[in-house]
Amino acid sequence: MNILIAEDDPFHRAFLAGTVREALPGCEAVLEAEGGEQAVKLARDNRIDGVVMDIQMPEVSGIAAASKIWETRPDMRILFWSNYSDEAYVRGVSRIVPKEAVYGYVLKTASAQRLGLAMMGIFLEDQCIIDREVRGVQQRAMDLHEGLSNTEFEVLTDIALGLTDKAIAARRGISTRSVQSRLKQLYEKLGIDQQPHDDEGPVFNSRARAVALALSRGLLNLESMSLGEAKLRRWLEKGQ
Amino acid sequence: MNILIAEDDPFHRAFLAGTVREALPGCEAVLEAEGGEQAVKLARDNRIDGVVMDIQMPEVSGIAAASKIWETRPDMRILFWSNYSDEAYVRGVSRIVPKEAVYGYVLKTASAQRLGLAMMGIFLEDQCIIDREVRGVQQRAMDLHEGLSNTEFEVLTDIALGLTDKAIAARRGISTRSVQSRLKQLYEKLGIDQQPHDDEGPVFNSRARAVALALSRGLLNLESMSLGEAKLRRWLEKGQ
DNA sequence: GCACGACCTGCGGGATCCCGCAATCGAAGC
DNA sequence: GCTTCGATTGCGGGATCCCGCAGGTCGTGC
Repeated sequence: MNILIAEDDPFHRAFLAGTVREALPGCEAVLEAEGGEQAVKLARDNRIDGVVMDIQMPEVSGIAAASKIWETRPDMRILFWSNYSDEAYVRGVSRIVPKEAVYGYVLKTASAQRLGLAMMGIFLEDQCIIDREVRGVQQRAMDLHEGLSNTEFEVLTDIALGLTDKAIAARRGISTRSVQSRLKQLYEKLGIDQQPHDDEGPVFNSRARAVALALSRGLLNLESMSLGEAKLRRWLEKGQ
Repeated sequence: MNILIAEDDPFHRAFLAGTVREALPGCEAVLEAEGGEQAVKLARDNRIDGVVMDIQMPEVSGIAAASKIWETRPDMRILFWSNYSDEAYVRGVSRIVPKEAVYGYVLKTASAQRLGLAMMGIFLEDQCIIDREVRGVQQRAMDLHEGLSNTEFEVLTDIALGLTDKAIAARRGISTRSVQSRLKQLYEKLGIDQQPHDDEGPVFNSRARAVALALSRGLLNLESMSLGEAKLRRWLEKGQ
C-alpha cells in the first residue's frame, strides 16, 4: 500500500509520516508533497492507494487538489486533516466528494491515536470517518431552518466578493428582485434585523454586516473567497 | 536568562524550545505557554527576560498578549513568530510596541538558523530584528501614497464590521459627510473605480468590494475583525 | 504674514439598496 | 385533479450610499 501526504508545514508532515507508518505497518511507501500542485502530480504519476490531505495550503488548497485527484480517480480514499471545522471547509469538501469515494475529516487538535484509528478505518476498512465536531457542523448546515440553503449561500459569496444586485442577477440568471429576496432571507437567517439599533436609526449596513457575521461564524473564510474570486474572474472574461 | 515561549501548536512549540536551547546556551529556563492568556500569566508570575510569541492563537492572540505584557513590563523583549506578514498583523504589532522595547518579527518560513540568529540578536544584543519581507510590508504601509492613512484604516475596519455611515460618524465623532469623504479616498487607494464595468453599470458595490479587496490583500484579517468586533461591542454598551 | 496642503463639512442629486405587498409558476403530496 | 409550499418576479417607496462642488479650519514651512 502507498500513501501520499500533502501538508505544507514540515513539522506536521513529519508527524503525519510517523503516524502513517505506525497505524499502517503494511504500508510500503509514504510519499510527501509540500503543496496542492505537487500532490496532484504525485497522485497522477504514482500508484497511490490513499491520501492524507491538509486543507489549508498556499497556492493550491487541499480541497482544490482533492477535486483534481478525484477527477481522474473518483474512488481515491482521502483523509482531510485540518485545523478548523469552518462551515466553508465542510461545505467545500462535501460538495466535491464523489459518491463512490471514501473520505474522512479529522481535526488537527485530535490525538495521535484518534488520527491513527481514522487512517486504519479509511485505508484498511473503507469506512468514512468524520470527527464528531465536524459532523455537527455538517448537520447544522443541512438543517433547513438553521443552515443556509444553496441559493442563499450563493448570494452570500457574491456580496462578499463585492458584487452589486444587478451583477449577481446577471451571473445567476435571475432578476434583481429575486436577488433581493434571497438577500432578505439571508439577513433573516443571520439575525441581522435583531442587531442593536441606535436612537438614530440602524447601526448596521445589512449587506456589509452579513459578510462580517459570515466570516466570524466560519460560513466564509479567506480561502473560499479567493476561490470565489477566481470563479468570478473567469465569468467576467467569458462575458466580455 | 529565562525565556517564555507562547505557541499553541505542540510541534512548533517543541521546535521553538529546541532552537532556544541551541541559540542561547546560557539560558536557564524555557517556559512554555499554550495560549495568550497563559503567556500573560506566566510572564507576570515569573522572572522572564524575553518572549517568543506566535501571533495566531485561539482565544487570546499573540498581539493581545504582548500588549498586556508590555503594559507592566514595557522593556520586555518580544520576538514575534508568525506564518504571515499580513499588513493587519504588522500594523497591529507596530501599534502596540513601546518606544523602549526591543522586538523582532520573523516568519515561520524562515530557516532554523535565521530564527536562531534573530533570538541571539534580540535577547543577547538588544537589537530589533525584522524579516526583510515583513519590513517591506511595514515600508509600504508607511508610504503615504501607497498605503492607507490611519483615518482611512479606521473607516475600513468600520465598514468591514458592517456599520452604517451614520454609526461610523457617531463613533468617530465626525459628520457623516466626512465619513463619506474618507470612504471615497479609501476606494481610490484600493483602486475600486478601475474595476471592470459591465454594459449595465458597475459590477461592484464599492463598500463590499473594499472589504473583499482588503481581506485578500491582508490589510484586514479575521483576527483584526474579531478584535474590532470586541471594541465595537464595548462602544455600543457605553452608548446605551 | 501668507501660501499651501490635508482634512472636515454642508448641499444636492442620482444610483443603489432594503423591503412590504401581491401575483405567478413549478414541484411535491394526497 | 387539487392543494400546499417554496421560489421568482413586478411595483413602488423610503432609506442609504456615492460623489461633485464649494467653503471652512488647522498646522506647516517659507
